[in-house]
Amino acid sequence: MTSHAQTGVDLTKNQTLVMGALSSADGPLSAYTILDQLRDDGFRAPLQVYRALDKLVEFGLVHRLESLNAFVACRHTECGDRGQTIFLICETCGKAIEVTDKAIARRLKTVATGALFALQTATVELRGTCDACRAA
Amino acid sequence: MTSHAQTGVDLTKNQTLVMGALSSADGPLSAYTILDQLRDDGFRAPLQVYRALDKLVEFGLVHRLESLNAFVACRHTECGDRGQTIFLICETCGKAIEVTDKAIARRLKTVATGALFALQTATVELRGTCDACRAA
DNA sequence: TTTATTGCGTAACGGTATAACGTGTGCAAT
DNA sequence: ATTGCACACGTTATACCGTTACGCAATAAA
Repeated sequence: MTSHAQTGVDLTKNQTLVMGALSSADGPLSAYTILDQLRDDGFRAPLQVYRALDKLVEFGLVHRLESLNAFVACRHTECGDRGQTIFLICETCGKAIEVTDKAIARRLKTVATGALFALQTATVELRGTCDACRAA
Repeated sequence: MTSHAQTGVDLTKNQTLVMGALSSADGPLSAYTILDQLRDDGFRAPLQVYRALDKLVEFGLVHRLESLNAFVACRHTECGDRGQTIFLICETCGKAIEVTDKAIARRLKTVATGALFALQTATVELRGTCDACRAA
C-alpha cells in the first residue's frame, strides 16, 4: 500500500532491474550510475537504461529531477495526479524529499491561465538544506 | 528602466558578448549555440561561455532554465528577489515567458519550512503551449 | 501467414559541463 | 618598484548526459 507494486503495470526485465536500483537507492541516481550498478545484470549501454527510465516515468513510478539530471523512485501511493510533485533537494546530502501541495498546484494553474498559457506539466524543485544535514 | 543595463555591474568583454547574444535572441539559448554565435568574436571553447554565464547568472542578468539546459536574459527590471522567478516554456516555439508570483513564492517557503527544509533557491518551470502557438 | 508492435542489444555520435593547466593584467601594500 | 594577490582569460583534455540509427527476436493482431 505504500509502493507502486500494485498499480497493475507489469514491468519487463530491464524495467524491473532499473526500478530495483532506484528503489533501493536512498537518493536520486543518474542514468550512468544505474548503468554501472547493472553491469553484472548484463547492462552494457546507456540506451538500455534510458529506455527503461522512459517507461517508468511514463508509468509514474519514477520522477526525473531536471535540475540534477537524475532519477528517483516515486515514494507516493498515487502519483496519478501529475504536475503536482514538488522536490526538496538537499545540497549537502543530495537526497530528495518528495511532497505535494494542492495550493501550489492550484496557484500555478492560475498563473499559467493568467498568462494565456496552456499548462501541461510543472517542474518544481527546491534547493536548500534538509533537517538532518542542518542539525549535523 | 526596463533592462539591467544600469544595475551598476560592469561586464567584461566576454560577459558583454554573451549578454548581447542572449539579449538579442528571442528565446533561450544553449551554451553551445552561444559559442557558435561568438566564433567570429574569438570564442573557441565552451569554458569561455560557461564562465561568462556563471557571472551573468550571479549578477541576476541571466537565468538558467534547468529543464532545457539553456539560458535566457532576464526581462525584469529587478530580479534582486531571488527564487521568485517562474518560467512558462512553450513546447511548440521554445520561447520562455518569465513571471513572478508572490503567492507561490510564499507558499513554497511555507512548504519547505513545514518539511524542516532550509530553502535557498527555487526552480519553477512550467511546460505547455503559449497563446500565440495555440492560436496558430 | 503476414504484418505491426514492442522490447532488446550494439555502435557511434552529439550535446552539456568541468578539471587542470598556464598566461596576463590591474591594483594594493608594503 | 616589486611583490603578492585576485581575477579574467585561453587551451586542452576529459567526464558526463542523452540520442540516432541499425538490426534482431518475440508477440499480438489481421
